[in-house]
Amino acid sequence: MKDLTARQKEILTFIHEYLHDNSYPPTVRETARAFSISVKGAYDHLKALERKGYIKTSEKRSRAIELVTPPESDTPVVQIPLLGEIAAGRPIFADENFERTIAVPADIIKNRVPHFALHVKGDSMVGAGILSGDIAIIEQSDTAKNGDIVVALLEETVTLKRFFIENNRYRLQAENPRYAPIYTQDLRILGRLRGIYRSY
Amino acid sequence: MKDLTARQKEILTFIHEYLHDNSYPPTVRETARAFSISVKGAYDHLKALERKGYIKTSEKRSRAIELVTPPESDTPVVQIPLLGEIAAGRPIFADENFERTIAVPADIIKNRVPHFALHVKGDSMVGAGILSGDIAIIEQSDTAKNGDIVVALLEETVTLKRFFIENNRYRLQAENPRYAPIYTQDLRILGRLRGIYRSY
DNA sequence: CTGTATACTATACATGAGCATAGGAGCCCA
DNA sequence: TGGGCTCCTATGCTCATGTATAGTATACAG
Repeated sequence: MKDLTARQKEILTFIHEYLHDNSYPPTVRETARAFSISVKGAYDHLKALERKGYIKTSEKRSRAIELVTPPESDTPVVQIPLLGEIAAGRPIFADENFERTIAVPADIIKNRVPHFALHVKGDSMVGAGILSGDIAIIEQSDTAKNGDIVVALLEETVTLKRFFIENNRYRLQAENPRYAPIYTQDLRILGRLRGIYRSY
Repeated sequence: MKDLTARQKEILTFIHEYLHDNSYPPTVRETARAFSISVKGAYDHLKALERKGYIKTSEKRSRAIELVTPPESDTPVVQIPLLGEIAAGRPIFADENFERTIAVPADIIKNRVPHFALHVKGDSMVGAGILSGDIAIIEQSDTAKNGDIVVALLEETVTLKRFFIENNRYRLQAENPRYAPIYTQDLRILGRLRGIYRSY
């Protein structure tokens, strides 16, 4: 593939960002507006990108930009299912929760142990550096050690908390002073936190 | 999510197939043509799909269909170099800092923009949910916007801080009350924070 | 010096495309 | 029986959008 000029790289980057944000490509005019240039200016850039093999366009169709992505090399990663925000009362592994799969580095996944990922919602674990919107990578397990951060099911609700066994009860401890610990005798552990992933 | 009628499922399937073939979504008219129905017929179907939460559309924009549950596909990954703990005074990109490569989801990597990863050391960014030992994924860049978290080089030291431009100086702000902001006129930005990865 | 590529502006035009109004027919539920 | 959904037609408005023509300015290779 031919080299791009600095400006052409900017345009290509814009298309990537736009696609990332909207999941459909920009129009010629939106591209022009993004760079404060004329419509024809943007149009010519798109044609240049097509000529150089970085994108494909279709005639007379709006937003008809396809990225020509270079082939990816094989990488040591594992795909695990990303379950959405867990609604209370719904079985966590139900199909309806399934969002997509995400790739995580293979080395954090213990062999042959199923893992899954969850969107974190709420600020109850900020003290442990876990923010709302983070993706938590969970090792499926029905046991945990004292102090582990676990995904626990209690009374129809799924939460991410630090787990402690006390004399005759369990304690689920948030990492945020605004949340009181939860004491219960009846809880099911769904998995242990193995990783956190956040995107800015 | 509400149940779809048989016809609505057909329409949704068509959108999936179209996206798979073209990598951009169909127009209302293309959808209508595919089913040999009127434009309004297709339009109403799309609105029904949106009402039931299966797609998202934007007003007055062509092809502005976003799938709420994207088609099941493995997320592609890219390998980026993981540089070790950065020792003061050492050039950050020197070979000796190179540890290994790590895989990160491709969608957070802007195309053709080089990225690298760093081990975070210290607790100066705990307020932003960034802990010691985390891996920071950085987009290489020598500029940043106000409020971005950046990797900056100042006087032989490399730090991760929130970046602000003030009248005649830069402010590097930790996210931890125990650290005072750093003011300087002389600093080099090495990159912008794009992701955080943590392993337990 | 000239041809070729880049990077634009300004204007224009046909048609693509979203969206609306005004219907009709069939279905299920209460 | 009637109201509310689904699924559809036909027609039309308005603005969005791809594409074209014509021109300016700059840089670079031969």
